[in-house]
Amino acid sequence: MALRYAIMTALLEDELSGYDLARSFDISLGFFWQASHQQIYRELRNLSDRTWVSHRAEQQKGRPERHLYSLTPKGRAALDEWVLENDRMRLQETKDEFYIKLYNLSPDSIDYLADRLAARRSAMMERLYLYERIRRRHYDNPSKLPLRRKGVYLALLGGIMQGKQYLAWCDEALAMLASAAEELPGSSSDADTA
Amino acid sequence: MALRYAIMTALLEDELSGYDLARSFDISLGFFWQASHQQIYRELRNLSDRTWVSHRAEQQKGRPERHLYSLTPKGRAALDEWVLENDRMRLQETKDEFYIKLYNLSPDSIDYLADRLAARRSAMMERLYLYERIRRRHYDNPSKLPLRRKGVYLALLGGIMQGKQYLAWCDEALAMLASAAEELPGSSSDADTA
DNA sequence: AAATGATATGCAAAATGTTGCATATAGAAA
DNA sequence: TTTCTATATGCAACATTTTGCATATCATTT
Repeated sequence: MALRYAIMTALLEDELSGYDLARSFDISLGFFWQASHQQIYRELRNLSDRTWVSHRAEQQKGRPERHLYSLTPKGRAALDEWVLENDRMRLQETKDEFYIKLYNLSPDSIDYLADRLAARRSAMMERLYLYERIRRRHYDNPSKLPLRRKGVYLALLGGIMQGKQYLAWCDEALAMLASAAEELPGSSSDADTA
Repeated sequence: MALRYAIMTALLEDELSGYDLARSFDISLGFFWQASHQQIYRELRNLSDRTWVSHRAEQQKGRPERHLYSLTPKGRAALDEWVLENDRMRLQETKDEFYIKLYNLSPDSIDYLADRLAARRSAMMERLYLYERIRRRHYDNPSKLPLRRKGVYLALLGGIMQGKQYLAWCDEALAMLASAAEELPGSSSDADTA
């Protein structure tokens, strides 16, 4: 269900195409909800059928038409209702295979896992840069924002805080993995004892 | 795919029933991977078909039989292989509807959202107590743990750090929502001006 | 005595999400 | 000139997850 409302939320202020929506899921919305373009196009058709969104075609030279979607009053009402609906409260459902792999830490896997963890660390770092940039540019003085933008800011803040915490965890984990690898019998990286 | 390996990981040290597995997903494993009992039973059948787990029935008076599952050498090998497999690196996929609802912050929704946020805060607090208890009891001196337990510890630490960060975010968000609600025209909670 | 909650397992349908493919053009880079 | 990237949309098959139901017993609570 939530994808449907995420799309409508993205349409609150702008008229967007499926492609635009996919982009916007890549950036701002995508921190809390991910969706592929296939899912988005399918859901847009669904929303059109319900008349919760309307669309108009925009001709373009050469390229396929752009279908621009916007929220109808009916869709807007459905969104407003959903916001106030019973909250299922799934507490921070972090579904990440990596933790399962960590449960399987062994001499065979330690180097691989440390490597993958380092990759995650730098990917998160990059994402954080993006979010901090957005924060500085658009949310510099949060207390002065209009109400709805305050909500968006809080979501962004959630992403930023979570990202920073993740970096801190990566650092602790990498340090622990490094020292554990050193203590391993037959560790081939004892170059300093030569 | 990951559920399959999560189950096998849970079976690494103990022989467990479907019910036990569902319990263990509720607690330790469930911080990073959630699964309902229906999913677990289905996956256990699947794993049996592949002969990656074996099972034996345990009679009980009155109650239905308990089917106890354990990892076969073949399953163990498949798990080991999976751990070293190409990592898809889905960076912390936080799928939480609540953030979408926050994007829809309005005078109509602010009280409801503040209430739901407070509920999340206390649920997370409770979960944190549980994890801190486990940490103190079983992972008091992480550097002395055997290698595999270090991995489990790191996952637990990830959960704890994430939980603490979430609490901090909740506090910031609640404060902001409270001050925004006060500034609302027609705020009926101006009891102090009577 | 009846209701609830924990133990213990499972089917079926619906909703959601992923993966692979397919089409088409413009502009930039190699 | 070919290849790559971005724009722009979509189908079909498959995998996964969720929701609702169903069964059965024991122990505790109302």
